[in-house]
Amino acid sequence: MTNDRPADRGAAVAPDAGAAEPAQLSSAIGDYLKAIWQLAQDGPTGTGEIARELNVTAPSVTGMLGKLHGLGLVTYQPYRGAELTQEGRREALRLIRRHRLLETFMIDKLGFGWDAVHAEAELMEHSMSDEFTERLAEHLGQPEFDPHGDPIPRADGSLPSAPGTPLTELRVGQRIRVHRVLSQGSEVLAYVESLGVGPGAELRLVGVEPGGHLLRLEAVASGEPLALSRELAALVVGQVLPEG
Amino acid sequence: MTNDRPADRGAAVAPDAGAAEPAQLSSAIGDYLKAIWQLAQDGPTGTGEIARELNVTAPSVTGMLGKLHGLGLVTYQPYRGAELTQEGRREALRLIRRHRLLETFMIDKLGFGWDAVHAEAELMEHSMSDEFTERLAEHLGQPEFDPHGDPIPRADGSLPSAPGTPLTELRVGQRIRVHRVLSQGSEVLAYVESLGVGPGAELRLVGVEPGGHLLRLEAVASGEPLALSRELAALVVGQVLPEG
DNA sequence: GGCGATCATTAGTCACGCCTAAACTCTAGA
DNA sequence: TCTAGAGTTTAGGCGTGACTAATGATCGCC
Ligand SMILES: [Mn+2]
Ligand SMILES: [Mn+2]
Ligand SMILES: [Mn+2]
Ligand SMILES: [Mn+2]
Repeated sequence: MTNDRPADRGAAVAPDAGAAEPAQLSSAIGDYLKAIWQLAQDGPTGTGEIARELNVTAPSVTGMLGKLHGLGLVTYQPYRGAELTQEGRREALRLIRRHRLLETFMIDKLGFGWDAVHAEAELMEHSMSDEFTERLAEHLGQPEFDPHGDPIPRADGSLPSAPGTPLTELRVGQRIRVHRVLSQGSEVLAYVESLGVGPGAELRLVGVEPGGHLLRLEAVASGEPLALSRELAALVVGQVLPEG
Repeated sequence: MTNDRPADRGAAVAPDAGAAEPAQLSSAIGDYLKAIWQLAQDGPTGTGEIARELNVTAPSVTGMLGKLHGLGLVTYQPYRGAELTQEGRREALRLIRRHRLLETFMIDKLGFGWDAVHAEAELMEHSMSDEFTERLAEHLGQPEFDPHGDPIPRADGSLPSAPGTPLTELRVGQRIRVHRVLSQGSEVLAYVESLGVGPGAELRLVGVEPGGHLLRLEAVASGEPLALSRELAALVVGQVLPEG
């Protein structure tokens, strides 16, 4: 056994100093950074938004933002929201890399369902070392995209670009090959999968309900018709296929 | 993201009631149970012994034993030590299964060194679900022993029996095939490995230093001579090969 | 330009796991 | 039998990350 846990004592954070990172960031910190990363794509993110994303209360977020600011991972002005610093973004992407590699492993090697891997990866991402991560990436063949179609950040922090058009931008008659579904909720994923609209699917836009709230599509292969709300269709992204 | 952490509030432990297990046991609890499992093979384990094993102080152990007792995972009498209950043993073995499967995966599939996997498994074992564990076992071919030669508890809680004779019980001239090295410290493992005494090695006892504090052996294959202290030799276990 | 709704922050707690220092118990040896 | 020392428990605290209740800021709308 001989538990080799960090056992990090003390090292109190200097109230507002610009550095002094703790040896290892906690998993709570990591989850905040990831949440801010995906919420603050343009402009700072508000406290409440982060709270909603992480299922915590707003005061918890306020407290954590103060701490992250002290660690130099985030810029934060009270009542104005927070944004990742370079440092914070680096850490967020490190975790997202772990997360997506894990999901890839679980689906491709362990045979998990598409929609059943997120919660587990959310936990395990915090206990993987860099070495484990890179060896796993090697084992998987250095994938650039996970089975949801999401880009896997590279070890150097860069992000493979995922070319993509959401279903909502198709013109009637156009065909698309689905690459990616922009959701992590297993309910949404399982539903989309059950319609046959997961990554790899080829679809044709047959028509749009007057008002545009519903899209009518069909599977290219089988001709099966299916309908999708505009809201859900906006989450399904792919590559437009040449007309023919 | 949508962090699906337990978020377990409240549920204060009834001071001495015999049940009321929390939804999920913490990783600290798990590590205590594992430590007690391996220390209390016969008779109760003392506070200090557990403290040493886990690198915590004795008062921390006292506190945790009270809690474990309240959860019905351990029997505990102040000043007398603790022992696992049925329930506690079940949980310990569940974790040890995860731990050893992970180590097997890391060594066999990811190419980690024999001696470099323990610390990582010690952390990751706590974030694996049952489903992940069983799928991983399947992926690995339901192994019964890990690459250290340690038996992997089965999903039902039973333990494959590891037949074994320690080097210290060999008679001069006898040969043995090493199955197992009873240590988890990577220093010991790396040293033993460097001598060529890891699982799979075949050795012959050439002689014993007067007093018995040192064993002289040779590798059956190469004839290479090597020496081992009695203390270390006691940790190396194998199957005696028929005389020839 | 004032006002209220919405959003965010402060204030005060809590559970968990750990710590040090001090008091206590047990036991083995004189 | 008494007692010293090893081992254990109690007392008091800390850091982390959550919570609720109360207070404060911002902003859109009339
Ligand atoms: Mn995910
Ligand atoms: Mn996470
Ligand atoms: Mn191990
Ligand atoms: Mn552990």
